[in-house]
Amino acid sequence: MPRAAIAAEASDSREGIVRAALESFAEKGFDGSSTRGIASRAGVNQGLIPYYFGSKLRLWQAAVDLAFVELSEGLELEESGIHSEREQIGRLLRNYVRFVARNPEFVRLMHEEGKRRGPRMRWLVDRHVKPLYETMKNLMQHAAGRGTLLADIDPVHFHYLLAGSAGLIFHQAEECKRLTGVNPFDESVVEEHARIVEHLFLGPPDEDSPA
Amino acid sequence: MPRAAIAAEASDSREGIVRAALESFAEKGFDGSSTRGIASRAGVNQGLIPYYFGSKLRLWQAAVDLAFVELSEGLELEESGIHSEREQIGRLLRNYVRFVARNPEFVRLMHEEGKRRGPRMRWLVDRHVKPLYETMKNLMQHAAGRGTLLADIDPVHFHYLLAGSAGLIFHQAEECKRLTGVNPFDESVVEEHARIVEHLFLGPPDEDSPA
DNA sequence: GTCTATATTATGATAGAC
DNA sequence: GTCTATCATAATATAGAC
Repeated sequence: MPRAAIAAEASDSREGIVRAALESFAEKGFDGSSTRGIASRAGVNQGLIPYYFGSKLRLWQAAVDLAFVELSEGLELEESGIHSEREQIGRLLRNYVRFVARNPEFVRLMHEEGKRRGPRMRWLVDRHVKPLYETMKNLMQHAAGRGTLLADIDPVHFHYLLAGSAGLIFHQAEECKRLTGVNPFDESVVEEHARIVEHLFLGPPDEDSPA
Repeated sequence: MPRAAIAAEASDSREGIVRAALESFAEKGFDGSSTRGIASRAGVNQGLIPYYFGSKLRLWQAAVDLAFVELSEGLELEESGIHSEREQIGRLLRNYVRFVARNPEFVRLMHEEGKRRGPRMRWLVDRHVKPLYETMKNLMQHAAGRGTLLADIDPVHFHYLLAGSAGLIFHQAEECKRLTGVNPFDESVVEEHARIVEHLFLGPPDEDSPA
């Protein structure tokens, strides 16, 4: 077997573990996840996890890194000066809702770890959330003074209002199904949620803007 | 020692355990909490937990029951026909924000268990969340046709929008402190958050209404 | 690189003294 | 009613064969 193929297989195992870990940590939390369960989900042996990652904590870090790679890929915005600023920010909000609908594990990871002090929360905030928050703040400043509601909200409040209102229905998707019979991942529900979130923060869309 | 005193002490131990459990489950989740840790937080022996509750699961149920008692006490609304409907609903929204700010463990429990299928989620939804949801739906219907944004939102979306936007900043309070330096439990922050949530869902307050 | 086997620790529940 | 002691299990991490 050529070396490239060996490397590829090794890489497959490692990446499979990280992906399985991301799913498991999001679903069952850090404490609720076992390295045995993750290994079995990835179709490999439990001993491979300490071999590749050294510890459960470092596996968790690798999983979070993957989640944020997915975020930056998923939020990729089309460059376009042809729309109004209102419409551009509206698109960003709608795209964020769509992203969390497609990637509920992202929201679940964030909520899981943001709620308590500890090394995981500190690592997550310093490495990933702070840059995200700064980007969002800049966007708000840039949009300020336009009279949109957005401009009137302090960034701290806005950050958590947006994260909460956009994400909770997908975070609690299983509960939502049992409580209301509605599957929040249905495309029509996602689009309606995106529309409402946009409307909530920005008011009604421009009348002359393309749908 | 008179029997009443004995009963009172017994009751104290039991209630102390439930309260410690509520804190621990909210903070560290079901899997992250150990009965030893809960017992030690309550100042009693670990063996008392199976004695009183039979199992960790039934202790968790008792803790959730306590959280919902606190909710119904905390949301107690002053009866008043002297305010407009807009102002009454506004007060309800503000009071809900204040409640979750004072009782972040309530939000943490709900988010913790609403995210995955399983016996705890089913029990929580059927016993506690469904009645709450129905009450909220009735309130919305009653308020419909007034031209407020509230009236235009489907109850499913509204439920999770409100829960998310009102609660996440307190759910993630520790993260918020590290991320922004702001303590969301500061009274001025709570009041500002309440104001924004009200404004978001109901628009600006009546001009002739008392503050 | 991947597996099996195991050391160590922590957990939930139980038994029994007081 | 509360405690101490313990059992049985499951978890992470390690050692070593292949």
